[in-house]
Amino acid sequence: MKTQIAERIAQALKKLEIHFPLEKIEVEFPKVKEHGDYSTNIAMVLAKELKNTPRKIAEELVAVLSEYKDFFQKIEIAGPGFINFFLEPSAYHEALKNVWDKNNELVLPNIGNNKKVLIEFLSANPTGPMHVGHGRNAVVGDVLARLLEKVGYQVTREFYINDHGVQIRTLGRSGQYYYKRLVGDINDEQLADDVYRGEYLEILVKKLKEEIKELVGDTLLIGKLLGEHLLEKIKVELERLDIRFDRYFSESSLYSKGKIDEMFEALKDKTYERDGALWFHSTLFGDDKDRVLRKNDGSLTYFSPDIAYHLDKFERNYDFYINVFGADHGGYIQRLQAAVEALGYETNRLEFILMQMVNLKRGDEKVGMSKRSGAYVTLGEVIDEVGPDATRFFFMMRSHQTTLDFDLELAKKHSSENPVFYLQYAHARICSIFNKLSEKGENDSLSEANLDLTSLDLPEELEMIKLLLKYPEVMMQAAVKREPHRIGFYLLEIAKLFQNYYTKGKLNPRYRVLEGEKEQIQAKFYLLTAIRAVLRLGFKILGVSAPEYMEAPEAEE
RNA sequence: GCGCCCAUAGCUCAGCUGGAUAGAGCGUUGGUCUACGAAACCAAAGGUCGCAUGUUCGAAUCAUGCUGGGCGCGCCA
Repeated sequence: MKTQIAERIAQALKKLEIHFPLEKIEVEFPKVKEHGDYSTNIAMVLAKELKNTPRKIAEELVAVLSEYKDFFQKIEIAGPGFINFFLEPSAYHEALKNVWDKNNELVLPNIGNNKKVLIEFLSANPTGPMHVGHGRNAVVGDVLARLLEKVGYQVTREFYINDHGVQIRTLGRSGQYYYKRLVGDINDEQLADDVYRGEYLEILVKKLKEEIKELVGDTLLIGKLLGEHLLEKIKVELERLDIRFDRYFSESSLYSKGKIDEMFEALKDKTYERDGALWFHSTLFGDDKDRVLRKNDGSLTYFSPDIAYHLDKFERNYDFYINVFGADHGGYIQRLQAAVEALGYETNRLEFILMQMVNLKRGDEKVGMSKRSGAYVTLGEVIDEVGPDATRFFFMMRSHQTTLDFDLELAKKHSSENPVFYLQYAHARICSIFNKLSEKGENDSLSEANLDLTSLDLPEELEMIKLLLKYPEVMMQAAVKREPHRIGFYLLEIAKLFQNYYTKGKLNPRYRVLEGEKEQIQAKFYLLTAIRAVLRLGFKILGVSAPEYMEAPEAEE
């Protein structure tokens, strides 16, 4: 719709012999209804160049634009020189008919052009269960991936497994400790300091008792064994949230495939030795200080394999890369970028999304530590309590750059306070209407062949159409800015308009979908179908289910 | 001390590349069911957009400084 208006403005400018590129014409949605359906600031932009007052320019433009009589209902000049457009309902009706593609799916803008994106997210250490912070990372990463796919990118989801190095040894020692305790070789006083603690380990060790028995003494192998099992548990939890990775990239494979050596070779000129350690001269590439790659005891820092991993990523030649990191890894961005640059790749192909923290709450009460597991409440426990839909939605409803309060109480509520419920309820209501419609046997006669939408003339109906037509722009903005939370807000707006419209039907039959002339019912059905489709599209991207029916609660007295 | 993020209504937050009277939800107060699901809806009250300076036709939005909060600053991972 915006582009249609912009094109008409461009044509008008041409007639006035003013040269101005179409792409630069800004058409926007005014905040206030009185300012029209759309507006443009073009007259103000041109004022300086043409050495004329904005209002004069606007007047000339409007004179030409007024010729599009069947498109614009009214054009006004307002304020310092805004041109406000009021569109004919028929313009909206036409636009509404054109939201579908050949497969009867909503048309989506293709901004990706099949470009290849690698999105790395979550990458949780396989040393224990995931907590809520991981949950946010997983969901935002997944939604971003889904969204980018929808707007035409070729997306690969990747999980980097830290299965090599100190934490795996620590895990192994922890396993050995719990094993010995299990078979009675050790008592509580001999508890080692640097082991992972937790009920989950105790249970896992008990389960793997026989395998561990074979490995006693070799903590590395025990660690690997436990790590594999813990990774499987992570995958099971992710499956509950409908999250799957295309590839689990093993850190140890970097060693076995020689990537580490390759990395050292590639950085040869950018490193130096000092105090028996090997340093990466990262300050040459914008980092605060140089970083150690190989410690003076000969072992590698965590950073080294990470560089090798990114070398591997870039060798696989994607158009760009997105890393979704937790806020606690913020300090890592600069040095990783320095490394990428030192390896000779363009740093602007590597983007970072920094997730802020999650505070778990129950009403007004903060949920901190859980006594049982000695760890933060796990992601699994959250899913158990509020279900996968609410879990996903709540992680998504804030911009990733602000801290998130996750209220478990709210997430469970079946009322409009709970946004997930509110959205799903709106969807279920539409489905319910459609069921009634097919009971009446009218469904079959609704064809698009001679569809007449002119009866959709209520202000509420036009409002819904206007908002509906914004969905491509919402998706585009969310994708471009990497801010998928916008989708949820948009869906809530639509649901609200629909609920309002629906309720008006209680008193006024004109608002009832199932009443009126056949053409009217048909037109209303068509509109609701489009609304439902937008809701479903949004649900799909957010990974929330679209229930057609929701169980009524017990009647309360 | 340095770096990243945040600060908007009583609470939780939106606010698109700077635009015309700053928006939702919850909470508060009042109202709406013989009718497509009241699990819903409507209305009202409620704001020096943390503070200051600057950029310009125009700033919640951009820049700089300050204040307050979160995270990070290892030859840890």
